Amino acid sequence: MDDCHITPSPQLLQANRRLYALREQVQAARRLVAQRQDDDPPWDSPVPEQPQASVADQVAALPSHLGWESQAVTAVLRRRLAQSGTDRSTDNQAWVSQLRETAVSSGHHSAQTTPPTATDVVQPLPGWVKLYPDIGLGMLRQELAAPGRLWLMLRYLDRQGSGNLRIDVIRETITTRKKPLYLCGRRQLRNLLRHGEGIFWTRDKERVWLYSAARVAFALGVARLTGRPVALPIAALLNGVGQFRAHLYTAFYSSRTRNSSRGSQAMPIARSTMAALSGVGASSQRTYEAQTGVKVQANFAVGEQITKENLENRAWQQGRALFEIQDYRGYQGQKGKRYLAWQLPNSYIGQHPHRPKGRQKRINRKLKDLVMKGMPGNVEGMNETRLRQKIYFPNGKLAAKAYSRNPKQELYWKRQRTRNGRFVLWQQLGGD
DNA sequence: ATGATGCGGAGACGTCTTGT
DNA sequence: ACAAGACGTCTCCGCATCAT
Repeated sequence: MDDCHITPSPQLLQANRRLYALREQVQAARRLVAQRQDDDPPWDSPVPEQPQASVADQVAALPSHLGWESQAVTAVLRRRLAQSGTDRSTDNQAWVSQLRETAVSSGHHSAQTTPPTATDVVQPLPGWVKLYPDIGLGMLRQELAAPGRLWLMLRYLDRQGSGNLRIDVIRETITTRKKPLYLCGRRQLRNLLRHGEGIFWTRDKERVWLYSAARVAFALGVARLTGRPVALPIAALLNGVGQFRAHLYTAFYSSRTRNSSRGSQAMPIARSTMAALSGVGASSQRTYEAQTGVKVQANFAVGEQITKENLENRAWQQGRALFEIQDYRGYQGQKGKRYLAWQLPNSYIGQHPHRPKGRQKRINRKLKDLVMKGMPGNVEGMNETRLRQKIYFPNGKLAAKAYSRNPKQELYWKRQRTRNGRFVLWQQLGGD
């Protein structure tokens, strides 16, 4: 413990400064690359060969401090400029981008030699693909998880965003058992390509043209992308459809999990609501949560002081499992009073890291257009999930604000954690 | 292209959980 | 003891995969 008194040598300080400078440079490079990956390219229709030099030109025009000198960015852009085939492709970006243009050889996937496991969820770049959780739930609802998995894999392979991929390259990459991105057999690939056509992509004999997030969302009956997008580990695509479904499902939890210095928290949501949103039944929900390490938090509501009337009232109104608690410590006011209490839905803390919202606003605008153009009958149904009212609030102030707007509505705000830390108590407001 | 096989999803049903 | 929601286990059925 005495180590903390040692003063670092000037050389060490110098080295440390250089390290920070380097780290800054790498982070800037990653931001640039990530920004490009986060963007959702407008692959709305079969796009013939996009003129790609313009992208390279744009980046070439960027100031050097954005990481132009960095190996990661340079590797990608050199490919783009097609000046040489001999780049060091140790980094994942480079070999993925190379994939599109050339047949895949086995020598350049060092970043992926050992496929990550489900516990690597927290790992950031490079082994992940961006997922809008509403699209994930849409895949589950429509029972299109299998072709959806292929769509995400193709988006991952197409990090440059041209939106079209050669089928022979795809086949080579994801149906070869020995390759790190093995996804399924050849026959299954044929089935999946057929199954997902018109929803996730369109194709001819040679190529697949990916649809945009907006178009896929529309095809899946998603009216609007909500919450934060998440980083889905590539391992989630590679360990079978079951694991993939688990990730699709729990990514929605991750999307609404709030991370702060005081830890992660999420508002309660009933399993029945999740079943309605995802089409996944309660028992499967639990399996998925266990598979992906979702933390489940029980919640209890504390209502008004017990009187004969309100006991009957509440039992009549809510038909919920009421029980009494005695407020020994005076949490609710005077010590020793008895209050009504009942169980609320659980909260679920997901593990997927958040990603920037990126083009989400634009995607939603496009989606709205598509919905308007689509069948009018669908519009109401599609908006239904969006209009669900907020009834859980992180603190009393926000709850009181909502309460003042609508005193009839039943609201809850977070009160405290029980002493054993396993449960959270919520204060009930309104709803009389 | 097709049949056999095994895994996983989903529903049914019974049990457990919560506080005092 | 309260009672709904959560949870655990079992079974059936459909889908994905593999061998031919």
